[in-house]
Amino acid sequence: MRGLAAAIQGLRIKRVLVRRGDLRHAMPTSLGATLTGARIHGFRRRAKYLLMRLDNGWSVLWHLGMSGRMVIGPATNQPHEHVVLDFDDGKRLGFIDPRRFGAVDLVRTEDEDRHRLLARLGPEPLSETLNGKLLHEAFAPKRTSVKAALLDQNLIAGLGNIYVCEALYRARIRPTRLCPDVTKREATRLAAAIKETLTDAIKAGGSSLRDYVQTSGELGYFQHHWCVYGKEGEPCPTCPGAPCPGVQRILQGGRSSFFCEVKQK
DNA sequence: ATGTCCACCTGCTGGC
DNA sequence: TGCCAGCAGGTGGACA
Repeated sequence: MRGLAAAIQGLRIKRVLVRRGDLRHAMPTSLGATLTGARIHGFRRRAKYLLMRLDNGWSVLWHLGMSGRMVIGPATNQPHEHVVLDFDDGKRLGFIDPRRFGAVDLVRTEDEDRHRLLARLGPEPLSETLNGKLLHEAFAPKRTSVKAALLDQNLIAGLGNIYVCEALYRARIRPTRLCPDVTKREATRLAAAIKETLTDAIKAGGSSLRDYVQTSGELGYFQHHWCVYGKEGEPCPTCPGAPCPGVQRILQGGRSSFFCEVKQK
C-alpha cells in the first residue's frame, strides 16, 4: 500500500483494462466505468485488504490472495495480469494473480467497513486494542489450538501462516497449545511478539516468498529474518542450551506449522 | 453457534 | 531429461 501511495496517489485513471474478471469472487462489471476518469484520492489497509479511495465516492477493494502482486511498470509478457490501470502521467499499474485467489471489488467509501468481506474482521494487530488482556479473554471460550485462533481473521485481522508461526516462536508458545490453556502472562508475551514480528517485517520492506515483489518489482526481504517458517530440520537460531533438535514441521488444519520444541512450550 | 475441512487455481520443486 | 506427486502466502462456504 505504501508503495502504491508513493507512486500513484493524486493521479487520474485514464484507462482501465480488465483481461480476466473471473477471480475467486468475480469482479464487478462496472469496474472500468467506475474507475475511468477518477483520481486516486488515497489508500487504506484493513487486514489483508487494500482500499484504493477515488475522488468520486468509490473505493476499490483489492486482495492479493496467495499469489497476487501489484506492480507499477511497463507491460510484460507474463500471462496473469488481469487488470491494468493507465494513468494520465503515463504510469501503468498491473494487478497480477496467477492462482486467481485474489479479489477486486467496488464499495462506496463511506460503506467500506460494511463490505461483506470486512464487516466481521477482528481488531488490527498493531492497534492498541490488541494486548494481552484481549487475547487472554478471546482465547478463554475457544476450543481450538492457538495456531488456528491466530489465523482466524474474525479474532485478529491480518495474520497469515508465516507471521503466526514466527510470532508463536517469539512468544515461546507451541502452535498446538489449546487456547484456554494459554496463561495471561503468555498472552501478554504473545501480543508483544505479534506486534514485533509485524513491525520488523514492515521495516524490512515487506515479506514473503521467492516471488513476492514490492510495487517497484524489488523483492521483499523479510525472508532473511524468518526463524522457523520453512526451516524444517534446520537448527533453531536462538535455542537456549546445547544441541537443538531443529525446527519441526507439523500439519494443523491442513497447513504447515513450524516450531522449535525446546524453545516453545 | 462453533469448529473443521474442502475448493478455488497455477506454478514450482524434488524424487524417481 | 521428463514426469508426477506434493506443496504453497488465503479464506468463503459447506458441512458436522
